[in-house]
Amino acid sequence: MPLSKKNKSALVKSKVDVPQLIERRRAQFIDAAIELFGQRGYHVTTIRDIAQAAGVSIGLIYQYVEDKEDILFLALMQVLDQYINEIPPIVAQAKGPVQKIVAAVNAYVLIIDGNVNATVLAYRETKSLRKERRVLIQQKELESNAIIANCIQEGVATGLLGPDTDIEMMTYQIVMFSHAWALKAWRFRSLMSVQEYVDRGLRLILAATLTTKGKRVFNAMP
Amino acid sequence: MPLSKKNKSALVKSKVDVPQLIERRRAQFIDAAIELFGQRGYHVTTIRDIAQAAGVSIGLIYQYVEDKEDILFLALMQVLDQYINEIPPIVAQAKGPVQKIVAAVNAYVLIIDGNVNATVLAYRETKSLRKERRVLIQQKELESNAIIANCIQEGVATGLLGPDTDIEMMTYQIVMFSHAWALKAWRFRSLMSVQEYVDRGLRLILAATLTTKGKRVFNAMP
Amino acid sequence: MPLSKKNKSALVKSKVDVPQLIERRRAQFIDAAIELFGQRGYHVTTIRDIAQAAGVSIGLIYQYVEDKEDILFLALMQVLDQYINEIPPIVAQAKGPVQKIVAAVNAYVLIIDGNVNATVLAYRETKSLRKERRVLIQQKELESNAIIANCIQEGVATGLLGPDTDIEMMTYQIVMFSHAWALKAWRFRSLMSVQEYVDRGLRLILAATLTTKGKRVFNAMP
Amino acid sequence: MPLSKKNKSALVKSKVDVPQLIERRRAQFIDAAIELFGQRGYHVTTIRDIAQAAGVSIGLIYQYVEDKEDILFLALMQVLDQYINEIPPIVAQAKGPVQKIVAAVNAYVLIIDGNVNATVLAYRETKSLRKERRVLIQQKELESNAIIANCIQEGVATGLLGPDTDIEMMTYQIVMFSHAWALKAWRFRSLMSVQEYVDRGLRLILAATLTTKGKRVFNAMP
DNA sequence: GATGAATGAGCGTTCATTCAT
DNA sequence: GATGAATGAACGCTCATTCAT
Repeated sequence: MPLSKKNKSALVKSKVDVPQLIERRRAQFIDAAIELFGQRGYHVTTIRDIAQAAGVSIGLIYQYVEDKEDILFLALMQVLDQYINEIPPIVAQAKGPVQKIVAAVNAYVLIIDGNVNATVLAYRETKSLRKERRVLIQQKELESNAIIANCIQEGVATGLLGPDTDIEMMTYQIVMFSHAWALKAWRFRSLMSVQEYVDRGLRLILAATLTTKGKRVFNAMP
Repeated sequence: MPLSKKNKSALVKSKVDVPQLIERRRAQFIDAAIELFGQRGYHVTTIRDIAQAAGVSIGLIYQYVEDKEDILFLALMQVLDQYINEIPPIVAQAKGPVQKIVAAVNAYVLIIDGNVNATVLAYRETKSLRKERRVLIQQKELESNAIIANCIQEGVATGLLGPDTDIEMMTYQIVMFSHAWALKAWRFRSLMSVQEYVDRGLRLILAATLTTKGKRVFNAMP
Repeated sequence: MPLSKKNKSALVKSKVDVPQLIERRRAQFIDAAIELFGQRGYHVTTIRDIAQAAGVSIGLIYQYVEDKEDILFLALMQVLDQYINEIPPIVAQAKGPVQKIVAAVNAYVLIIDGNVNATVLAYRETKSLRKERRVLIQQKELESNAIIANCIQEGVATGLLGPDTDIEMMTYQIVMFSHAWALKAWRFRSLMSVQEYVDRGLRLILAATLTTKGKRVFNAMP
Repeated sequence: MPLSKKNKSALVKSKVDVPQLIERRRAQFIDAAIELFGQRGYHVTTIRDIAQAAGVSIGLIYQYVEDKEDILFLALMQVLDQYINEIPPIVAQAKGPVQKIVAAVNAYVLIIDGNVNATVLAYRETKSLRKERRVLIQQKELESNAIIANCIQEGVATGLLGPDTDIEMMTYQIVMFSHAWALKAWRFRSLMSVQEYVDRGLRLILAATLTTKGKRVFNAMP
């Protein structure tokens, strides 16, 4: 069962009660925080930096958040939420399982491409959260992994992917491949375009599992 | 051309000139630093922590290093050096290209398994280095990637891997797979053993590229 | 053109913007700093000492100043400002040129007598400022020298001082004489009173330059 | 009674007993210390700096000196000794009292001109000595003042200087004038040569006290 | 609700001094 | 006698957090 927005917010205490206000104000400085944390890192970014970048006062931040770690938590949650919110609708539009996988990976890598720093941030700073919250982040990651896993499962079910496909490993293969566009941006960005990255990656990953029928579908794609 | 040890050390200034002493003392506190940085993170670890864990005085550290960033740099270099030093001899013992790939991945993941924190550290804190040094770390990573790439190339050359194998992507597939054992330890550790991880991963990755001949060799392995 | 107060303050950055607050807070700890620097010296005085003496926190000081050198600069500026602010009005009250010189020296030495440590401080620590600021201090000194030089010039113009009076040297003679009351306090304080010091000094210095007419005026003074 | 060399040295304890060695070694690093203290200041100069500049080890310094303040004390003593040692022989060569004063001031300012930093050092850092030693430095200063005072006294005795000459004040006038060449070097150096400084200064100072007979002698000088 | 001035624990770093070799 | 590696107290400074306005 996915965490509802209410639950997420509830984990971070606010001195202000009006939900709309909480929503609006937090959005203001969490966006700034993601940007700054992504660029410079969590520990190097000061509350002053965030307040300034967000155009609010330091005091205001502390009315909507208890401490700096809260900001990191909200920032990471927001980054992961983006995946969960943006990939499914795109997958839903694709017709068959193979097309869904391709669409999902395309969407995943494209979102990451637009948020390289934020993606790297998740790798850098999840450990800076206290355990309880780190686990929540990991659950969110599992949620977004499930999107991919479901596509694969459907592929197996429809005989487009081999019946002995290792879904767990396959999923992580795809997830790591997507994240790698951010984690190894220093390498890939100079070697190829995002589109080429996705194409070459998909061809490699799917080659391991596509059935003859699946291959026919894959090769027929534009 | 790989960086010689001389070059590496030369990048970090020392107030003491005796090379053996530099070697010994740095080893003392860099080991402690890797441990602590790995567990708690770079910024959260204090020089006092490192000095205490290494059983030396704060002042001593500053005789062998100019600032805290030097410690991080030496720590990361040492972590990456381990891969470059330990994998090749193991690869060399394997007979054929497929066996070499299998041996390399086995070794890689096993080393990572023994240094999960240190591996994660490389992902977390490389960005905390100044650019010049970040580039050196990245070069070191390319060096260790080359070990894998060479095995794959040999496989292609001997017809065990398909002639159209995307070596660059394949290499990163393997590298990310290996790193994932550390990066996603929170997930995999509870699902399977290292050995199972390597086996399932290799099967998946190699399935995409092994020729019929290659598959025969792979399946014949113990 | 003398440095306006605005310019002076602008040279030292503050994290707080309200001018009155800057004025008030800086006054608080600069006064303490002058006292402590004067007694113990700049390098021996710690920020903690200053904070404690001023009854503020360490952090507060750093909201109004960028570093310790800023404090020294503001302290020295304030010391020199006192001369420039307090001598002219006293000079203005005196009727003739000779009376003005006498009044100026009296005022100068009296101010110094009330701030022996601060005066010595200017000699001890101006070199601790970076060049750009050292020059500003020296300009301020030239400003206060000009007060004396103007009196002498007027004396020459009105024929009370000899027409071949070496104004530059004469001015420094008077300046050094005044400063000496602080610099050689260890000697003079045990030999004579401030008043006697001024009287004997003036008699000596003016003897070299007073015309017959000038001497008459000087001797007629109370 | 002047302090004998023995007494001076005796004030600073040495772990080495051989007097010649003490003499030689101390000379080595005290010279370096005067240079460095003069350029950068006492507190900013480290023992390491001194050892390096003197070409000796840190340990060696601590065999001939108990602490850093000892070095400052020896340095200041050596600076003041130079005046006391070098002025008298030059004064002795001059024929009459006026000539002696002129010779003394010439010598004094010239020595100072060659040691501007060291002279300023005496003003900056005497306060950094503990009281007992500060007093010794002041006594040394009185000794060198006496050289000047004696010349003046002789001038008064021979009727070349007025019978009511304020010898004490006159002496300090000359001393401060000489020191000013160092203390106000930033001003005077750009305005005139040492020789012009001495000439204009002497004319001014002596004008206050020279009798008609004295003036004749003074004007007859080359 | 919003502000930002004020706090002070705690960090990285220095350097006078010691002492085993 | 000479060396310089080792020590650690103490410094300047930062920044998360509070709270009076």
